[in-house]
Amino acid sequence: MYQSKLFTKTRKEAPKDEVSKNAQLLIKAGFINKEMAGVYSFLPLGLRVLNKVNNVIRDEMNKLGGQEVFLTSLQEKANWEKTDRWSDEKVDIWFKTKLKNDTELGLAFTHEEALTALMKNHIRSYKDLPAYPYQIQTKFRNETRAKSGIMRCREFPMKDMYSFSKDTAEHEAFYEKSKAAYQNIFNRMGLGDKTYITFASGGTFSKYSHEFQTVSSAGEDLIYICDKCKIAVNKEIIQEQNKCPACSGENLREEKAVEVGNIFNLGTKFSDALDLTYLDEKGVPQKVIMGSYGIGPGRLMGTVVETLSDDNGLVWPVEISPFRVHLVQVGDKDDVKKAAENLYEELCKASIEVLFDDRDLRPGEKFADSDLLGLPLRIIVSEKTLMSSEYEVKERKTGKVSMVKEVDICDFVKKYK
RNA sequence: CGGGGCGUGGUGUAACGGUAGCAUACAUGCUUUGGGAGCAUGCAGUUCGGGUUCAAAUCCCGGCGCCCCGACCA
Repeated sequence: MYQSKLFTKTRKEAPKDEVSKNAQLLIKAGFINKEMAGVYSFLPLGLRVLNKVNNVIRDEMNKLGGQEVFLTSLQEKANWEKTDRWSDEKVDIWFKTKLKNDTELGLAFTHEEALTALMKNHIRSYKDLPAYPYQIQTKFRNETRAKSGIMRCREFPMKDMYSFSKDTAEHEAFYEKSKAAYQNIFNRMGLGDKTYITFASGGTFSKYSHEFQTVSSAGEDLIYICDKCKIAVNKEIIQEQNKCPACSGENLREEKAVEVGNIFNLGTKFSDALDLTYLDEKGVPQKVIMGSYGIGPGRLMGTVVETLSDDNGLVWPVEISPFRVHLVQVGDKDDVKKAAENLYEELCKASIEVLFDDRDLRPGEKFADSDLLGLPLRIIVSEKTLMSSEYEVKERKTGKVSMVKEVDICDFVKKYK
């Protein structure tokens, strides 16, 4: 894409009403726009990141056997009354609205009720199980206090998967598999070594739930890490569990962390309330065992910014970068322009995603913008590089510069990880 | 929801109760071109509603909005 055609603009100064690093950088770089407290729009570059995050998640969910759906945000009262989650006394984060005839509706803050009701139309027999529907969809939560930029919003994207299993054994096997899929996701985002599976309070059907917590000063949670086992315990249960659940070691290290994922055993809570059953091999009705598996793609994007960016701006891992390459033309002589344009076409033909800074600006401004946008590789085409028949390639995260022969450039870029 | 802070051009900031200024961005022209260039000209502002006062960005009351701390948070 030609940067001269990109309608978003970078700014030199961070907005005064944002303190969090993620919002400051994403707004300065023109990735997002703040609409109101806790509500952000995604602009072209930001949306490219969000879509890539979503695609990584999709990939891992599909490998797990997940099937993508897209449920509605508008919710009918009846299903929520069956689980006693409609009244504002029970759930204080509802956004509610009404039809013209005064029928009450809610804007979904989660989808257990809707999906469980929906699955009643499709699950009859043990042959229909297990099933793993998931979606990436906007959730609405009327938080008393939105905060930390895109980390805690009132309207935000969420991936929620729900598992429907025949029995506890089948459920638990899937639950364990999901942990590995989650870890893959965080690895691919560049957060693997900072993300810990964390024991948290479990609710009705199990002692624990599991969170995925990424160590970050921007985090709202306190976790206690066992370095030996690479797992952690959330502060909310540290009283009952003050040693490592795996090795029983007591040397736990306290850190602030961001909850980037959460998996839950739901047992039969929803299948009971909404009467979701199947007939087993003997024709006997059985309750479906459920689990839920959440990830906030927006929060995850914010966590990547908090964790990987530096003083000069954003730093994107290849998998979720809006483009793989930032091609920067330095100087506006005709031969430079032509060479940059040719390289742009060559990279595009090789199916490499390129942002081409073809703007007629001074080099300093282009480099500053390039650092701010944070694409993994910057290729400079200038009179200097023309003379040497090599391109200057700078790696954003390390600042390391390599000179790459013109004939090798596509290869070099494609191999970069 | 409790506590605290704050609302001035698009953005960031200044102004004792007395002429709303600076920077940046944007537009035009000339110069400049490997780390946010220079000159000139131009465009553009006091969150809203009341009140006090000869006079309000400034003081008072209220609304709306934003930020932070805490509480809350499948």
